[in-house]
Parts: sequence; C-alpha cells; structure tokens
Amino acid sequence: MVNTDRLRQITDAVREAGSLGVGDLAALTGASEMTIRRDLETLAAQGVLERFRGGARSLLVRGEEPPFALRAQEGVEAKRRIAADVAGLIADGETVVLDSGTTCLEVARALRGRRITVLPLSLPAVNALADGPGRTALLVPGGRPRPGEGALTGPLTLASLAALRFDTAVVGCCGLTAEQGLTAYDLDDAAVKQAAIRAAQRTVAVADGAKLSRTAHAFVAPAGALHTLVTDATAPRSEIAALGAAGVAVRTV
Amino acid sequence: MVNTDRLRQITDAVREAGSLGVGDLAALTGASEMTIRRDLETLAAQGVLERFRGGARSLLVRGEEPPFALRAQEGVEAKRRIAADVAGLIADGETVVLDSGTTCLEVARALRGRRITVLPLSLPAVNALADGPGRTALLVPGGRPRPGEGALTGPLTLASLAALRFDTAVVGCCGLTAEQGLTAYDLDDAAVKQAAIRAAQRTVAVADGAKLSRTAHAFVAPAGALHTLVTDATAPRSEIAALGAAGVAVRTV
DNA sequence: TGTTTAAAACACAATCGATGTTCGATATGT
DNA sequence: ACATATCGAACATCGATTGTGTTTTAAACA
Repeated sequence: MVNTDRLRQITDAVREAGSLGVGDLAALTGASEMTIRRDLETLAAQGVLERFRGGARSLLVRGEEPPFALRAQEGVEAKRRIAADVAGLIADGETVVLDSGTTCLEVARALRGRRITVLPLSLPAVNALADGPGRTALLVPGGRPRPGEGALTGPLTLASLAALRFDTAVVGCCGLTAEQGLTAYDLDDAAVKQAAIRAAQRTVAVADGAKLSRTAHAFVAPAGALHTLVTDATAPRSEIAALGAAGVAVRTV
Repeated sequence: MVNTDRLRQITDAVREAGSLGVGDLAALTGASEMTIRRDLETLAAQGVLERFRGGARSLLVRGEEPPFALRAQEGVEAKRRIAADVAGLIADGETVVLDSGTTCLEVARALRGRRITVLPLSLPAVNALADGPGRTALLVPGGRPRPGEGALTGPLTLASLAALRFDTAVVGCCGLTAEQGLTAYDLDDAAVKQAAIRAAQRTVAVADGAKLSRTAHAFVAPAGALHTLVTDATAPRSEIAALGAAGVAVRTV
C-alpha cells in the first residue's frame, strides 16, 4: 500500500488550492516528483482529482465526502470497537444485510466466520467475508459498484433486496440527527439503505461521533426507524439524548 | 501466496492414498509439519479435503474437477493467449457477460480498461475488473459465491441475467464435444451458463484443448448454440473438425 | 525547434508474507 | 488419570514483493 498520509496531504492541498503543480506537491510532501505523479494517478483513479499537464485540480466539492481509501484509515480504533459491539448484537443463525461504508466494512471483518447469513452491500465487504471459513453463508447482491467505493447501487441491488428478508440491517450513514433523521451523500446509496431497512425486521445504525451532528443531502429514514445506534464516546451528549427520546437505543463504546 | 506446487502435491497424494498423516506429507514435501497443517487448513477451506487428528482425507471424487486455486495455475500461458484472442473479438462499446472459471478470469484481466460493459459471473473476475481505470462499466450479478471458486449461482444470479441483455456471452466449460455439446460439473453453474447464453446475442466459448475430448455431468447447450470457440493447439483435430461441421467458428491460438 | 513534462527502465530499500521453531493447550489411548 | 501425540499460537527469520528514487527516453506545448 502506498503512503496514505501523503495521499491525504495531496488531496487536502489540492482541494485547498483548487489546483497545484507537481513541483509544489513534491516540495510540500518531500517526495520526488515521480512519486507525486504516481500518487496523482492513484487519486485520479479514485475520482478525487483530475490530472493535467504539470499538476492536478481537485474534483472534491465542499461538503462532499473524502474518498473511501482515505476514510478507511480514519478512526480505525473507534470503528473496530463499534464493529465489535455490533457483532455482539448479532445472534448465531441470523440473516443480516450489511450496508456499505468503512464502518460497516469493519463490521464485516468482525463477523468473519460467524454462523450467520450475510448480504453485504459493497464489494470490499464481500471480499472480507468471501474467503473466510465456510461457516458464514454469503449472499451477493447485484448492482453497479461505485468506483473507489465499491458500494453496490442501482436497480439490480434494489431487486436483490426486494427478493429477500432479513433479521437485522446494519446501516452506516453520512449524517444522523434526531431531527433530520439518517442521511447519505449519494442518492442511489440512500435508496439502497432504504430498501435494506425495509427488508429487515431490526435496524442497527453505526456511526462514529462526528456523524451525529451532521446532515447530508439525501434523506434515508427518520431517526425513529432505527432500533439501535452504536456510536463512540465522541458523540455529542445532547444528540444522544435526543435520539434516545426518539426511541433509539443508543450504545456508546 | 503459499507454495502452489506443494498444495498440488498434497492434494494429489491425499487423493491417491485416500487419507494421509501430517508426518507423511511433511516427509513427502520436505516442509515442516506446521506448514503442512497450514496447507491442510487452506485446502480444507477450499473443500478439497477433510482434516482429522493426525492427517487428512480426500474429498475429491474421481472425475471431479480440482479446486479453483490449483486449476488457475495450470496452463496459464495457453489461457492468456486464448484470453487475448477473445479480447480481440470484443468491440468497444459492447456489453459482455463473462462466465466463471479460470480461463474466463484471464479474459477479465485481458479486458481491463476496455471501454465496454461487463457482467462477470464470479467474484475473482469482479475483483479483476473492479479497481481498474474507470473506462470499463462494471455490473455485478447477485448470487451465492461457491466456496473457493467464487462462481455466482442461484436464483439471484438467474434473476440478474433475466433482467439484462448482452451483445456477447463469453462462457467457459468443463467439457465440450460436437456430440454432447457444452457441459459443466455443477448443476447450478450449468443453469447460470444457460441463462447467460440466453441473454446474449452471440456466444463465444473458451476451452483449452483438454476440455474438447471430455464430457461433464451437467448439460448446458448443444454445440450448435455456440458461434465461436477459442481454443489452443492441443485440441484434437477430429473434434475441431466436428465442431466446425456443427457450425462453430473455431479459432486456434 | 527548444524546453518542459510525462512516462519507462532500472536500482535500492522497506515492508509484508511465507516458513520454521518453540511452547503451551488439547485431545487420544491405555 | 496419566502418558503421549497432535494441534494451534507466538515469535523469529528468510525471501519476495512493492514502494520509492534516479536516470533515460519519449511526448507535449510554445
């Protein structure tokens, strides 16, 4: 794996300045220009930025989420703890639909080898569960993987969800407040989350604390639709209280 | 990757003897017992053999195909050549459904970055196409991945295929003769292949020479249903002639 | 055509993965 | 229940792969 810190540095710097030259980035990061070019190639493949002769310009709009590969590195500790707690909420023999996103990917890793049936809604989660020991029954939904993200969306995904029922849906989110409910950045993604919640008897939301004071563009479900929320200690107390009042069982790990 | 030669050696030895002890296998391969145990764990996860205290017994029945991980290593050269030829048969802008199997996996690699739409019917092929440059439109079918193989089968897969139409189907096979047609080892797999052929206007079969004198258990389609066959120089001439007479355009690479 | 930038080829270094050894835990047989 | 054998975990080591830098060659822009 390439140096993630440097990729993040480049992403931030280019977003900040709008566009930057290869030489500037080399000076900023201390790496050689060749390495910068390879990094730009990587980031361009993720849709983070666009290359032009001499440098690159950012494609990230203010308010949009950073790319998957970078998000996956942030707050790994908290995500692992959240994932472990969620795994404890799942009983053997259950059928589970598992949302896309970095936190849910950690949940997938925590569920490896468990004697359950899982339908993961993203390719990284599928891969995390695919080559494990044979006790886990794995189902793959159809869909179009979003570049970089691997999140499966579209009519095929919705059709797969419409054909199935689950005991538990584990959904991630981009924003969650008691007032605005659960929200996502991507419209297609939001539709998939809705279908997942609809197909399951119980909905467990996962969200690190930063998500709880944020609202994204696409509405998914009111807070009352969630049975349980697993979050971490950085979550604002007022929001936890409000969600509790809305009927959500909040677990702080 | 672990030493594939040793895995093959173990697989063959255990199949030959029915069951063998860890010490015997260590002596045979020259590896330590710990390594043998790790190998047995790997092979057991692939369904090749069953472990018991002190050794392992084979689960491979005569006539069944060896596990995916081992097949993928055999005749790589020929498969690459076949795959390259198939890639040449696909025009830009086409929609393609790509079967499971090791040869089709090579086709997936040969198609990376091409400006086409692909629906791969196995997880390894999905992964081979997933992180490539963004020009390839990737669709994932639903289904249950077969352990070790990653081939997607079952109702979700058939439903995905029923909802789509393609210009070209690239199908692998376990056996192919002019008389018996295209055959597969697995019934579910055969059903998927049938659906793929039905969903496509043109069917391109890929098969190394060894397949052309073999017949597997599950019938998929008569030879006449194939428009093109890409095989290698080891294919028996008589069979090539018979397939040609059945209306198949045979390409030998 | 001259200059700058990108890409390819090669060399080096750091990291990761596979293998082996040791040791404690567990199962088997008498 | 005890003795013995086997298994799995932890650690160390070796080798291979991958990332990085440098140099050279090709391509793009003025």
